Amino acid sequence: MAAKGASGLSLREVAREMGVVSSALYRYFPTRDDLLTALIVDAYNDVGASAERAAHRVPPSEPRRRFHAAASAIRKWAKTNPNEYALVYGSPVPGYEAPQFTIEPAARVALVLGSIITDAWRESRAEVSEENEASAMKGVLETRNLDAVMPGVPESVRALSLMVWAQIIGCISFELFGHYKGSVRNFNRFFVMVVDEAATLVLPPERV
Amino acid sequence: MAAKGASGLSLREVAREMGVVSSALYRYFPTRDDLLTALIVDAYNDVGASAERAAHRVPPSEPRRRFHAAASAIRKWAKTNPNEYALVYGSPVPGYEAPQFTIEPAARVALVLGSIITDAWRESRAEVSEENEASAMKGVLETRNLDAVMPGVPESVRALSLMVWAQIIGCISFELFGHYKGSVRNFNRFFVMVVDEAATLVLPPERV
DNA sequence: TGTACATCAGTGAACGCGCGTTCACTGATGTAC
DNA sequence: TGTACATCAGTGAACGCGCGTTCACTGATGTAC
Repeated sequence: MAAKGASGLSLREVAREMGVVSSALYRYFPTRDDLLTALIVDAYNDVGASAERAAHRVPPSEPRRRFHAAASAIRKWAKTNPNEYALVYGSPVPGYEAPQFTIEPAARVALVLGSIITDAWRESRAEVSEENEASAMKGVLETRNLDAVMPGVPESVRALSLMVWAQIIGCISFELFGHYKGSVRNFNRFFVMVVDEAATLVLPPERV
Repeated sequence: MAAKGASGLSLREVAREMGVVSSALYRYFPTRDDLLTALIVDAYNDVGASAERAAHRVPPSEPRRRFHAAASAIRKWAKTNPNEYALVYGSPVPGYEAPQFTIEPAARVALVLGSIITDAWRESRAEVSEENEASAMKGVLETRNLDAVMPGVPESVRALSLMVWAQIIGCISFELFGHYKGSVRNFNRFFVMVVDEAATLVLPPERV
């Protein structure tokens, strides 16, 4: 399969990197867009799997460490595969509309962080005074979908989780795309700080 | 000048949108990359100016409202000019290296938020116990550059500001690029929430 | 006021290139008897 | 064990297209006398 090491988004370039003539790819993908879709799905599954492995290496009893592990894995993957990262988290490819079934693999990474948060809230004895806040958040999120993915998590925490997700990817993009040039010197430490702030926002308050 | 309404990043497409033949552009730009640079600088100045106007419409005595105004202006600009937004905040154009002098216009938008934060801290009587925390943050940021841009602001707040900057752009990108499809329903209210969290993180604690 | 000439914005044809896609093909591998 | 044929992965030439770039050109506008 045309999985590993495909960087450019041109069919001919992909073929070139595979050491194969361009028309050979038509045996596997009827069209360029299908190739693109395959690459995107592949990339999503790749980050997703990385994050999952990292998370599973830390016991659920330490949600903050888990959160850090997963986030770092995502960043590491991004830096190792900048092209696939740009493919899925950069600007959409002009003229290409991702088919419906890419949504599931796309959600996989986010779900890793979501699960860590959900598990942590389930374990915590933090009182969830959901009802009175639900009204303030009513209609902001796609509650039905999120019920399946982050069950039992307060609506406000779900919102913060979505925010934090954009924050983490935003930081990685800024680092990779050069927007932090001139302001951040040590990206490793900066990222740790960012993730720690994120964790504080979305994890239940520590029980001392 | 080739300013308004240029969406695609191909020289011929820009020419087409200007109702002009492609070779005509060579009177103004020696090369495609120079055109691109001009478009990028233009886009940066455009968002920057929008944010500045919005910020100046709110008195400095209300930093949180100012912050919201500026952030909303950025989002509004992004939604009105999705192509220029993608050009500057999406994946970098392959094979194109932005020249040094694009950094200044690029900083302009960020500087609007930075100024709001800086002004707020200057006005606030919040104790800045900078020295003891400076050690923890030492070497993380490009302190020399940030001294010029956010003078007198604690190093930790500067770090949070940079994080929050990526968070805001991250959220806008997620909205525009479709990554929030299926999780966020009301983007306006979601964005307000995000910006409010951001403001809370970077503005000095309210004096009651 | 009128002619002569320079300036300058834009035209249009042409170039070589990489792209996505097609199509007839080659040659190795697997199966049938 | 050996021949005959089907399957299948990949080749290579060709297509039409949009791209960035060049070059000689046209025709309107501005300046000089």
